[in-house]
Amino acid sequence: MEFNFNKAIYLQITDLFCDEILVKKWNNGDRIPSVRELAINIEVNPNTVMRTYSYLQEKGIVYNKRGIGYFLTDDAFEKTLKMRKEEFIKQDLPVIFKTVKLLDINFDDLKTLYNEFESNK
Amino acid sequence: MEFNFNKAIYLQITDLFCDEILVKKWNNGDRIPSVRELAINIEVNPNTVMRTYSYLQEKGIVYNKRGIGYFLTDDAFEKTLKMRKEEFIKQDLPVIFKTVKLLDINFDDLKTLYNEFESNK
Amino acid sequence: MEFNFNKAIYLQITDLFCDEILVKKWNNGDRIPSVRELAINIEVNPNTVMRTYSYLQEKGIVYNKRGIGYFLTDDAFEKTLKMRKEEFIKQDLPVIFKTVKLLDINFDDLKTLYNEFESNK
Amino acid sequence: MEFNFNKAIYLQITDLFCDEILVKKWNNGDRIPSVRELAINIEVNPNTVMRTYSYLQEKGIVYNKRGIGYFLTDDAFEKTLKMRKEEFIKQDLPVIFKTVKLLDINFDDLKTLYNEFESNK
DNA sequence: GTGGTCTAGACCACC
DNA sequence: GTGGTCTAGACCACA
Repeated sequence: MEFNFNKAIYLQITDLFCDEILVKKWNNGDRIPSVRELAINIEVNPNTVMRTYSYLQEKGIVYNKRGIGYFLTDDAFEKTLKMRKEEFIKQDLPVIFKTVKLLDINFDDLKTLYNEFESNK
Repeated sequence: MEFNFNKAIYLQITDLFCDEILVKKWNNGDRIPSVRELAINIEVNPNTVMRTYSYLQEKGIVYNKRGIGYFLTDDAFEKTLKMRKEEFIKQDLPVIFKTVKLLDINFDDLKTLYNEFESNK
Repeated sequence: MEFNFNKAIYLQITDLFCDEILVKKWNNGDRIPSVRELAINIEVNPNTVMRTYSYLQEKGIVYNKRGIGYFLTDDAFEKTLKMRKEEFIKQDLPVIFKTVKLLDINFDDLKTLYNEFESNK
Repeated sequence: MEFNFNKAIYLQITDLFCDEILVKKWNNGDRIPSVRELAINIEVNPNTVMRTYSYLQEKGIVYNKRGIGYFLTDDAFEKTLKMRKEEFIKQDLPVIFKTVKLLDINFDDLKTLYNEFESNK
């Protein structure tokens, strides 16, 4: 049996960073922290941050200017939203729906619970 | 920053075992594997399985007969369902709803996705 | 025939600790000895003390702050008193009453003996 | 700290045997089991039973006829009752009363509980 | 430093 | 065989 379900750290950092984009902590075109700066802040190896930024660069969410730093692209927010939405729908939702069925929860109940959640916020 | 989100092993075993109850692998009143047996099967220390069984005993899902073994109670299924439902609603749903809002997903879209999920199964 | 009536050590520690609460050695809200500290003092394994504290936590008599220590809850005294009273009435009293009958002791005699006990103290 | 509260085995046997006298399993003058017989029955060393019988002999509750066996004396019941009563009053009652006070139980409550106990029997 | 968990291995009582 | 308890010692996260 396997008991280590940790995601790779660079992917965990990616998730956190994307969250920050979605809540507008960073906006399209913004300069974002340098690899070294972020690495110190969150106490990980700079190489790990590098992998995060490279990954986001592949996705067209960040780009870099040699010798200057990393920046969000002009459609970083939209791309992040799309990427995360796809991940959520393809990876998370099936698990959630499976659980909902296993627990014999009616979909209408979910609607009720969602409304409660909304009103508490 | 913290990157280790592993649940305690005995709680992971608890979760897996509850799943098995919910999918009727074990039924109310069944004798379940002995502490040692399960420990060998899933390659953990007997003490760890013991903690799982003790935890489930507190919850009224299993009981034991000294020198004989552990058994599911007569309402193990119902109690498991109730326990898991509460956990899901209190712990998982808020995170899910938060994500749904963050990703700007309309609740009605979820309904559509749920129906797709249902028909594929 | 069985001649070993020893209670589990962690339950004996529980009893002694509850006594200390009842005689106000520890008061509601007090920080109590750390797991290791108590383990060294009474010369048992830290795991054994851990079981005692976990047991008391289930009963709502203690709680803990991670990395800080264990504390009595705000109604620790009341809960301890209630718990011990129930145990005494359900477990000890029947044995006592049975003995009293076996020894043909009149209940009114007990009252006299109780008064003697009171005045000697 | 000391965690072994076991009474000496021969005294435990003494207690059990006295109980049997008080419930009239053995009556004054009866021949009681031989040392060897009782030792086999309750699975202890014959020497241990021997200590029990010697102890009871000192108390005038049993006597032996050389080559024949052990017998209850003619006032074994009365002596047993007296002995146990004294033990109960001097050893057990103070502990009981102390607990009763510690648990803040009113003596009148005891009377009520005793009546309940009586009616259930 | 604190608590929390886990392993390895032991001994016990019960069946 | 079963569960129940205990020890010794380890590693982790948190503060």
